[in-house]
Amino acid sequence: MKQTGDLHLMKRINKSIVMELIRHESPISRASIAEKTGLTKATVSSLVSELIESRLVDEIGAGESRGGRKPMLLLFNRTAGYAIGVDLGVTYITAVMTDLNGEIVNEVKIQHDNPPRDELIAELTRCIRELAERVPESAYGVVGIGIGIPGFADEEGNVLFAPNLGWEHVPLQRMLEDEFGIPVVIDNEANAGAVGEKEFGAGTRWPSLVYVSISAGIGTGIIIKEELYRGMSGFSGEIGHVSIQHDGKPCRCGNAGCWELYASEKALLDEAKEVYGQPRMKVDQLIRLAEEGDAKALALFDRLGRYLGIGIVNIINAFNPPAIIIGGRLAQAEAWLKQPLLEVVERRSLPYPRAQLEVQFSELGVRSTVLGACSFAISKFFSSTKVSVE
Amino acid sequence: MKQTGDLHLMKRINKSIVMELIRHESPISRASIAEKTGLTKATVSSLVSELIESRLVDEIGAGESRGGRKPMLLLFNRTAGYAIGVDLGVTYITAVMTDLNGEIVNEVKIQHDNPPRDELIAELTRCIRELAERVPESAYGVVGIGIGIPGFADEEGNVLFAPNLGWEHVPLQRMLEDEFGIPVVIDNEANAGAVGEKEFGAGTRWPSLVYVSISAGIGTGIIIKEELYRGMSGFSGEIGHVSIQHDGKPCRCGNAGCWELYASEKALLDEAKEVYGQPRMKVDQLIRLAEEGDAKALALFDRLGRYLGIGIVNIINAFNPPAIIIGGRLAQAEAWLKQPLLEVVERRSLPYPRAQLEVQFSELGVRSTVLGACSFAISKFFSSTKVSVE
DNA sequence: GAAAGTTTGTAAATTGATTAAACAAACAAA
DNA sequence: TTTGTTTGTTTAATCAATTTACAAACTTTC
Repeated sequence: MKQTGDLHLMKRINKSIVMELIRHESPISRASIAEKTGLTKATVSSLVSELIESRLVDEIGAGESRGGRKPMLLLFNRTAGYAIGVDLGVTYITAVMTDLNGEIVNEVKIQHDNPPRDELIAELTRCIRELAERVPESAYGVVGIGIGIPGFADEEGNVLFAPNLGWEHVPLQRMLEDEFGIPVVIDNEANAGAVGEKEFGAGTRWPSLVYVSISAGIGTGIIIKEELYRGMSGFSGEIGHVSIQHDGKPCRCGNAGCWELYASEKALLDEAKEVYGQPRMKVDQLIRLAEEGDAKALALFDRLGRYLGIGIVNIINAFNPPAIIIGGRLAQAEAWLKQPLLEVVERRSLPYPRAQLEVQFSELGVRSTVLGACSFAISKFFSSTKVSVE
Repeated sequence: MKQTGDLHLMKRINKSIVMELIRHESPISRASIAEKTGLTKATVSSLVSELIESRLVDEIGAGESRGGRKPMLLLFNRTAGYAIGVDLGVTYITAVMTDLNGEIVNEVKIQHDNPPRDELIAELTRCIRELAERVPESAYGVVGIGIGIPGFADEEGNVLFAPNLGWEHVPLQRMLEDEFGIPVVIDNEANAGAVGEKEFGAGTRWPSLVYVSISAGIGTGIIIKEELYRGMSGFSGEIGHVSIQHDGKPCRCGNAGCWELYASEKALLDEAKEVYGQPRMKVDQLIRLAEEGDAKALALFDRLGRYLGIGIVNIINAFNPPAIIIGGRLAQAEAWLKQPLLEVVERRSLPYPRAQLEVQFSELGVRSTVLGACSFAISKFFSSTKVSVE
């Protein structure tokens, strides 16, 4: 049944509102909080003193007077605790520790060759432990762990299906919570990337956005009104498998003409093999060639940009998001992709949705997933107090 | 700023929870409400007596004892007020009056030939007035008016753009509220249809669904977690203009190979013109031919069903909804469309999203939009008390 | 530089909706 | 007839917010 209203809930609501305001607009005075929230000064005073007592907020001295008594400024204590975020890739593990504002304080990276499940989990655990052992002295220590995985997870943090790891039904959240004794959140890498860009990167300006991650395949994370959209049972959309050519190349997914057959790293490298007649080219190599002005490479990126544009037009027409953020490994080819991509978007998308739309490339680069994972952990930490009412 | 918590909010939350429970599970006793909500019996008693006073709830006598005192059963008073819903079509207006449960008590239909704006609004006003004048004696009378329009509206009920009516920037909500003095809600016809099927039709079982309306073109309404998804600035998705063939037929929207070029009434009739060599065939005529076993007609519907399937696979892969409801005028050809459609879905969609998905045809037929419009009005009436907390 | 007016933040009294506890009424089962 | 259960109300206690009042600190104005 729904949450009912009582005094306890009321206080949680207000405390959460005050906390959010201090987190995002500090330094700020009690009077200013009262004005912005509509709460009385007395209530704000009382809630703030509890937040100070719980070490999440500090007083940092007086600010400028506006014609009366000087305000006492409050600051969010971003070092009251730390979060660990992990990008669990198919060939690598990246793990970072951030403060409660998402500022990185430590980082661990390893390569792996996709060993058996338990070995990989052991590697993962080692990475996390290494960071956890170096956590700075603080009120709450490590407040939680977030993991971005190349696959699907359900709400209980079970990895349902991660084809490129060869995993199916792995209760990763439970395993890690047993190991470390702190809250763990598991989600898809594109979802994590979307949250990363939304919180700390190119997407902070919009309440809703679609993040498109272009690496080996195409992944997407959709944020609607500040909240990650998850499809039924934890599977969010797989826009990479939307067909842009219904009678096109068959895809292993069962469909034909899937977008990611035309606009992914794999598509690019397959094309490159044809064009250059060399078997194993890499993206870095193509970027270097493009930098040198190599016509073939430039043509390849131009073509890729156009195909990206075609799928992005579909996203625009279907979702009408205020912003689209392009990330993933191929986002580093922004210089050559952006122009053809925008040209296709300009020409083909519906005028009304397009009017206020912005297409941006990732600001966090390879770190969007890890930082999103940290954000999961931080959000969970604050969600104990966070409640929303509309 | 966000809503803050105070005693008034607390009461609104609880009253709304109790009201919702009585609306959807009546007859129900106070004790049972207390048990299901977690509120104390005292609180429930107090709230219920206020609801009874406001005429929204009635006591209807004692129920069966479960080994003690007999419970007094409470009933939602669905005739405490009435809602008016309108389907404003390009060639017709359908308006209905329902009780607060969405049961139709009166209906008005007229045809029109798309006259100038002010004349059509006058027609619309006449339809509404005709219903409003016949409202049964009740506590609240007409509680609101909902309108489904063939175009886009913003949150303030301005019709931003309705190409087939030739309207742009019409403040319809304000005009009607000035005229009738009660709350008015304006939204897209597909959004209304989605809500109609969700509340009263084929979609009651799911918290989220995608409604696909196939008439002249293709419209869609997306409901996520009991809530209608609207894109930025009131434009929701136009999935009809997702391309299924990036190098296909050019569409007037600027894109190429749009789904609705292959899978709409217009597409069907264009094909029919080719096949039969007759210029102006109608859908009803084709359905009659199909009923008679006409091979050409059967082939046309089969082809249409497959193209519908292709777009629906895209919806499944992109949104992963638990249910897809197919409505609009062509939904009446379910008998011939369903088979080829499901066959394509079965063959082409990703196994994971598909696993628990259901594809259903409309239960309300031509009435999904009007009933959805009524639901808008009813929801607005109850939203004065309705608050959700998570 | 004194008076007047502002702004900040705290303190005390009041309000009001919920909970907890007690209870009366109505009923079934032993 | 007794016992125990269920329903719904009454009463007192609780507690977080509001209202009101006020002290402290500061700027502006004359």
